Amino acid sequence: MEEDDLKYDELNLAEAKAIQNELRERTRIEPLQNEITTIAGADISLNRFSEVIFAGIVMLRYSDMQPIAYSMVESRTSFPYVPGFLAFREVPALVQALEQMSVKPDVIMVDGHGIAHPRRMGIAAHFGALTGMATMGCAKNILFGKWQEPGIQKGEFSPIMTKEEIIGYAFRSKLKTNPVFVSPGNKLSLQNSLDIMQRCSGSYRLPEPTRRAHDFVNLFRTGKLESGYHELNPTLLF
DNA sequence: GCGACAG
DNA sequence: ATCTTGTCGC
Repeated sequence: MEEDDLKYDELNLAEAKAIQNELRERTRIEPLQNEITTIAGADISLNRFSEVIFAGIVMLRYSDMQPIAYSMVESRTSFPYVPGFLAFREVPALVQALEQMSVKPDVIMVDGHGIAHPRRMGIAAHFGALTGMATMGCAKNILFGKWQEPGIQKGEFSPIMTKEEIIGYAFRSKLKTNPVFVSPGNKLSLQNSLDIMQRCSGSYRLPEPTRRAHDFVNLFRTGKLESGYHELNPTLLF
């Protein structure tokens, strides 16, 4: 009855790679269709050495970056962290978190890469292919591709390149701090990912959706937030 | 063959 | 990712 959940734990890397190649056919890197009203940050949190994973999606109002809802899920993973295969460890829980949201965000910003990946299938692309949502990735470290240090001013950026194409950008989200790495995942373009990153940059290195998701999911992991879908500040809703 | 390597 | 105090720099 309740056996529709993703199960990646038993896969070996060859099988995982085959799945990435299949899912890549479902991704679309193209200009966003609709206007953005809400954006969400997606992140996970774990206790050291534990297979229990806490996943969270926090939805914010795009106009002022105020959190308006969040979805928290507690699950398990045995798939290890392997660079290039992060999605197989974290995506199942994120899918659960998304499924229980009665209102879906227009765009989801995932903590990790989009197409800036050896097979163009970073966790944001994988999540987008699976759910059909518009997604983009924002990572704190590079995984794949060549890049040059962008200018020191906030908002400056430089491309992440493969031998022949741009797959994302190193973006200076804060003065005198290391850049973050952004790339589209699904249903939005390279330019869209750059514009959205710009709009989501506040006073911290991490963009608001990702930063909020990280904060919320840690509160959840430490027992200060309940699981499930919750809306907040109903009075401030647009 | 060697080094790099999201969270 | 997570465990943690102080500390260096702006």
